[in-house]
Amino acid sequence: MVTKFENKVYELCKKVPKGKITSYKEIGDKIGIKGYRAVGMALNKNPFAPIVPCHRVCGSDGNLVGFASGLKKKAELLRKEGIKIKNNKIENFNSVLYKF
DNA sequence: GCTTTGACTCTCG
DNA sequence: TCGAGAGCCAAAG
Repeated sequence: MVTKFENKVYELCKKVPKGKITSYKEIGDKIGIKGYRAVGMALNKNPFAPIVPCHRVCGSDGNLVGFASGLKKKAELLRKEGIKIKNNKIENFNSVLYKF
């Protein structure tokens, strides 16, 4: 069972195009909540593992925060998408950041 | 049903 | 610039 809150998070995640990323802050702000932690929780469950690109969601400063499979894996995936990662952080964060 | 915890972010010293 | 504290939200115990 997926709550409406989680569904919103997943829908927004799917909106992020390939080669772009978003932040928990953007999602939370779009949904209309200030508890960005809840957003991370929804992604941590991620019942739609391959469908929802949860690895395209990073911190507000473009730094890689928490990932169920490990930050290293996350960095690899992002690098594959064409996003530059430097020391667990997005290099051109401002350029790849997708705003809703 | 209240308390604890967590993939967060902001502010202050 | 860095570390600590506070605020917010939802799920799990």
